[in-house]
Amino acid sequence: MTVTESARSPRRRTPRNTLNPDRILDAALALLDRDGPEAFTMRALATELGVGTMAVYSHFRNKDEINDAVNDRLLSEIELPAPAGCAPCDQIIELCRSVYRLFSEHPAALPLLTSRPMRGDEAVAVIDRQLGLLLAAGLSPADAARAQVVIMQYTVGSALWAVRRRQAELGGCDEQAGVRRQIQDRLAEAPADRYPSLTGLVPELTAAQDGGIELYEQGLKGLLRGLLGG
Amino acid sequence: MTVTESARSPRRRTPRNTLNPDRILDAALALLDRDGPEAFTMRALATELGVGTMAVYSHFRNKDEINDAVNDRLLSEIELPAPAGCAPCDQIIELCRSVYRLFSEHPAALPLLTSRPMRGDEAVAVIDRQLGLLLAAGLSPADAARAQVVIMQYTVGSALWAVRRRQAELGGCDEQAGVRRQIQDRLAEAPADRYPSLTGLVPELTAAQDGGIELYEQGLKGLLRGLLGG
DNA sequence: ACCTGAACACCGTTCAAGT
DNA sequence: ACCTGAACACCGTTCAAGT
Repeated sequence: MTVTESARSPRRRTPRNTLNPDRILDAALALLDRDGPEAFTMRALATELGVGTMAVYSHFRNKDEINDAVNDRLLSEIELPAPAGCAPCDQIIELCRSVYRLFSEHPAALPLLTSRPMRGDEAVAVIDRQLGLLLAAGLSPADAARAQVVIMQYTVGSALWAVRRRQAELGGCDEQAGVRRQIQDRLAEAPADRYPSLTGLVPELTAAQDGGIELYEQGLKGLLRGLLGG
Repeated sequence: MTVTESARSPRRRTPRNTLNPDRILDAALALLDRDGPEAFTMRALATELGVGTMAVYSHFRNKDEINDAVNDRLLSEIELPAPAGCAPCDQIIELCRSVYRLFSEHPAALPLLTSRPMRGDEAVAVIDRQLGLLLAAGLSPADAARAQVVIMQYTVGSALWAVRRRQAELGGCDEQAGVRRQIQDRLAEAPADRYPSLTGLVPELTAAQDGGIELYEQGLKGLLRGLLGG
């Protein structure tokens, strides 16, 4: 029997006992989604697994490697649209909505977004699909590449915004819970002479800041109109 | 010229000795820009100031308060365009370029972006100006508010992307320096049958990912075309 | 081979004490 | 009032040792 060498990774096969990479990733994801990114600690992860703190290091080199693996697993949950369906532009929107939803619903994805750029095969698969759809929509290779990057930048920014808002809403233990209302008050009390345009637009602005995925889609459509229709 | 009372803050005036909030903020900004966000430590900040670790706590309640103050100071460096100049759309682009440049050049701004939403008067001033320009461009109040949020989301996402890329480029101490080349290799070695669209577009894609402020401006113009021209 | 406990070098912050 | 040093409760990770 040929022994498949694990590619320059120190972890070996057959973790015969209680622990294995999949179980660790499950626990990591559960911990992240339940208690938030700042509670994702090697010690907390080990406790979640009912194991000593250092047991995890037998399967992953360090915390960054776990982050990358969680990243890859999350990306793999994105359902790629069927290659041939409706118009390319609609497929792009649907795919981007999936990416936005993933990032926005899983606070776990936030730190990995913030840290290293796309790693893992699943991220590459998403990029490939986006590029294919942009080419199908009639863009030149260079324009398609630029559009793909711009779209991802907008998607990341929007999802980051949404997550940040949701985190600000709760989390206030010593502060009162209504941080959003607090911001609204801050805007409302802004002097009219210093901020002439803002005054009176506070309701519209707070509504827009809570736009969520609907605002994302509206902005995306505008972006696509500008990038494709040009 | 009116005496502004320090609002419910425990710090008093006339810190007669060596330390004061301005000096602390100078040191914090220098530390952040020189050594990066992860090196911004209360202990390192005190060392930079040539002072005991706890001295800073006489002027700021905690690290978050320093972060907010740094945020505010950075935002204040944005030069607001003259109220009446060229066309509103061009003024928007110029203002947004300033914001992008600030975020992209100061890695210090990154953590505050990632953490809490806009705090401080300077951020409000930027928002007010953007809203005014969008209204001047002919948008309804609700549309202007939505457009402002979308534009900021795109700006934050793009700047985050740029900073992240630059951080990935250096930082590799044990790894080799060319992480960008490494990613390029990852993309190039992607099998053509799994990623049909990506194959052959690697040069275009890496060029787009290094697009920087020029790509940002191009995407912004597309976005504005879609939002205004619609 | 997989897992453990102790230990190291950090971090933000509290607290009692100096001046 | 401003600043200090020791201490506390964390963190990621190394290391020698168990099985």
